[in-house]
Amino acid sequence: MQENLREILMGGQTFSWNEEEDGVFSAVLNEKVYRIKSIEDASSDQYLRSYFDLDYDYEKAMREISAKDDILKEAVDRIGLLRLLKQDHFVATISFILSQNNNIKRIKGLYDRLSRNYGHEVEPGYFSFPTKDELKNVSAEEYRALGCGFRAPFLVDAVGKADILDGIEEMDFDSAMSALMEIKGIGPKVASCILIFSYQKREGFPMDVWMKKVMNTYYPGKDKSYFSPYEALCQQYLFSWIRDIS
DNA sequence: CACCAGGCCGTGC
DNA sequence: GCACGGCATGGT
Repeated sequence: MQENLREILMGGQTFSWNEEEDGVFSAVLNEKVYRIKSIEDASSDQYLRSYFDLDYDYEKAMREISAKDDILKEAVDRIGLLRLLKQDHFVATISFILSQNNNIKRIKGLYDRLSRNYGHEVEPGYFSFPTKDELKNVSAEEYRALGCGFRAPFLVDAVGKADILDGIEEMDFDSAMSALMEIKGIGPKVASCILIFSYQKREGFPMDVWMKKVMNTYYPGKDKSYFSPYEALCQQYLFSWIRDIS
């Protein structure tokens, strides 16, 4: 089964990747530039094996999701094979704080500007996303100057509280949600995204404006428990599907 | 001009 | 506990 690599990398779970010529996707991760055209290209690299969650059986999950109801079947048939990425905790946290009341294109723009201004150049023209140390003295005014808007003070707070991220892995889902929401600018939706796309906590079910539309229209009266044990993956399918058909 | 985007915060009740 | 307005910015 063929992965939908474009949807995985450009569909809103990560803002690290760019699509270049000839179907090549590139990103600066793990202190180097990765260039891939397929998941196959990632299978020989230790970092990318983890990043793409290659040891999880997504084909099996996909079959079971597809069998659950007609809407999910339609979504799976249309979108193809998705994966849930395992991103760096700090990168994911800042990324999804930037995501609130924002759109994917602009989030990517802010991500790139933060990288160019505060990250470091690992190849000519390719900058890493800044670490918490590289951001520790950056002020809200400086974030505003890059276009972060009202999220600027949230970024300052997140950098100051970044140690929280070290303890999340061992926590159960509800504790992890509460811990993340101690950071200003992180509410239930942003916390869910961080837990799914960085900590592999698959019971997350982020409710953004698109998913509210899906739930109201196609799953009235239901909540995330209906999708157990594939809450996060179902959500990702439905999110991609509703945006695709809209 | 309006309304929207992978929402959250502060306030009021 | 829930409802509501405000919020930076850029695109349509």
